This record gives sequence, structure tokens and C-alpha cells, in this order.
Amino acid sequence: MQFTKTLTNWYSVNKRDLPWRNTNNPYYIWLSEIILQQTQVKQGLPYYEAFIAQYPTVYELANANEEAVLKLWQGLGYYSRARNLHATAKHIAFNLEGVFPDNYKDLLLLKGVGDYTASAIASFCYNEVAAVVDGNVYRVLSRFYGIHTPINSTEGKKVFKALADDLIDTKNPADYNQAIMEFGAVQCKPSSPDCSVCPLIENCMAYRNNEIGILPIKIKNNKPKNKYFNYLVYVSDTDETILEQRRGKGIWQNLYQFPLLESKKSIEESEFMELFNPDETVAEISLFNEVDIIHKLSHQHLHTKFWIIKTTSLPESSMLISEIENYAVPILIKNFMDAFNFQNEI
DNA sequence: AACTCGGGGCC
DNA sequence: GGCCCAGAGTT
Repeated sequence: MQFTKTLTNWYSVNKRDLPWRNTNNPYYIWLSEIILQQTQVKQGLPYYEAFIAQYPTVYELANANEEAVLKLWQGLGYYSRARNLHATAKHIAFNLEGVFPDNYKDLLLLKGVGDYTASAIASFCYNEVAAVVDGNVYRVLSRFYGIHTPINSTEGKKVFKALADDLIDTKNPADYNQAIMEFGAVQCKPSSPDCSVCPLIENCMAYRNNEIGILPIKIKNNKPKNKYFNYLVYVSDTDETILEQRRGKGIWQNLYQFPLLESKKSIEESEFMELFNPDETVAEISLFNEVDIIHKLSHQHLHTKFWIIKTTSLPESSMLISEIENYAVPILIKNFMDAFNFQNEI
């Protein structure tokens, strides 16, 4: 098929030199694919390098504790990926004797491995004919074929997967999968692609119909909800503070943060005092940021205040301020720690 | 089928 | 501000 041949030819000339392209080792391929989920190459690359340096094989990763894995993942987001990565490493090391599943169907059973990642590993490592469908593939196919079915609808997922399966080069599935994703990332970009140098321009339906700007079509998601966070940044006479581990189901599961009081709106000091209700050990309370820090997540906007609370004593669960950098924290907390000079306070 | 889960980069 | 990124899991 001409489309497929043009893509693989384009790829042979334009491919970027990326570290996970120089190996067929399923551990490295798997690790890179988990890191790159919903993450641009530029952002994921340093994390990939850090993980292979810290955990050269699946056994080192399996023998790490989860907190160390989360710490190395800190700042990358979607932390369930790190927890599933660690769980799957233990499964492979201890239940499968260190040997990765070698086909799409069995790869799909691994935690954190869905349709895309199973197809990627199966094709890159074992040359299985399994077509990948990621954000790049949706964009390239919807534009070239002029498909208006929303890519995040059930129907759309079916249509694009079937088309990708039909187009894949059965003689060289790995190269085809790499080629179409690279083409989407480098040439057929989301905004303002340079169509004048596109090798597929003659038969591209979106270009012909002036629809590059509207394809692919995606069903809009809801607007993020506003939440109001009040963090309690304790500073004791003994140079200690408190970090707590987030439990339960929500964001940042198993990461650490300062004790949190949530309010229904942004509050001032008098309202905070009512909410916090300090005891006799509290010597002084001040507000770190007069203007709320708005931390934007996909589905939540976190309007955040950091309250500095000087105390004479803290409970058993406190830790030395000099130690807090060892805990995995959300970037919101990390940014505060960098900006707030604890040394001036103690 | 809709919702949840991060953080960075681009326009 | 809105959209996107080598998506997966849960409800």
C-alpha cells in the first residue's frame, strides 16, 4: 500500500535517534512505553535515563521499594504508572522468572499495559503484527483519510484500530508502527504542520478539504473543578515538620504532602484560624503566599495556600526538615519547598 | 460511556 | 485560556 510505503520511507530518513530505538530488550522497551504514555519524548527522556541507571534490569526494579520508585518518578505525573510499573516488575521477576510475555495477548494482562503498550512491545520486541494506535496515529489517520468520527468515542476507537490493523506492514510491523508515530510527532503535528514538505500531501483528505485545523475531532471533556487547599507547614523549635502520605483513591496516591485542610472557598486568616483551631503549642501563624497558587491538573484546579505554623513541639510522626527532600511529593509541594527557605525559619 | 489520573509545552 | 502529549484503569 502506498500510504504505508511512503511512511516507512519517510521514517528511514527522518527518524530521531532515541535510546529505546537501539534495543530489543523488552525491559527497556516496556519501561520507555510506560514513561511515554501521555508524555512527550522531551519530558520523558531524562526519566528513562534515570530509571535504567538506577534499575538496569527488571530485578533491581522489582527489589526496590515503592517509595523509591515514586521518588524517581516524581514530577512526571500520572503516578499510577509508577505504582503499576513496580507491581509488574515484581510479577515478572518473581512469578515469571524474569521473562517478559512475548505476545500481545499475554502482554495485555500486565498491570499498566493496555492496547497501545501491548501492541508496541509485541511489535518492537517480537515483530508481532499488532498495530499501535496512539495520539499520533489518530491524528495522521483522521487527517489523511478525512475521518470525522471522534477519536475518543467508542466507535472512533474501533474504526481507527481496524484501519491501523489494515494498514500495518505485515512484513515489518515494528518499522511501520515507529514510522506512523514518528510522522505524527515530527511532521503531522497537532498545530500548524508544515504541509508543504509533507510526502503524503497529494492524497491527504484533510489538506484537500482544508480540514487540517479541525481534524482529529475529539469530544470535549468537562471543565476542571475548583478545589481549595490549605497546607499546614509546621516549623518546630527542633527543626522538624510533618509530611503525611496520601492514601485512598484520589490524586497523588502514596505521595507525601504537608497536612492538608480543604475549604470550600479561598479563606483568609480569621477563617483559617476557625478551621485550624490551634492549640497552645502553636506560637505563630503566617501565610506564605498572599495570592493563591493555582495548580492546574486535567480535571481539577487546586487553589492553594501554604500556612507557616511555628510550634514548640510536634507529635511522633514529625520528621527533620533536612530529611523531607527524600520523600516523593507532588510538584506543587516540591515547588513550595524550593521557594520557601526553611533555613531562615529555623 | 463517562470519569479520573499530572505536568509541561504550545499557541 | 484551551489543547495536546508514544493511555490505562475504574465506575
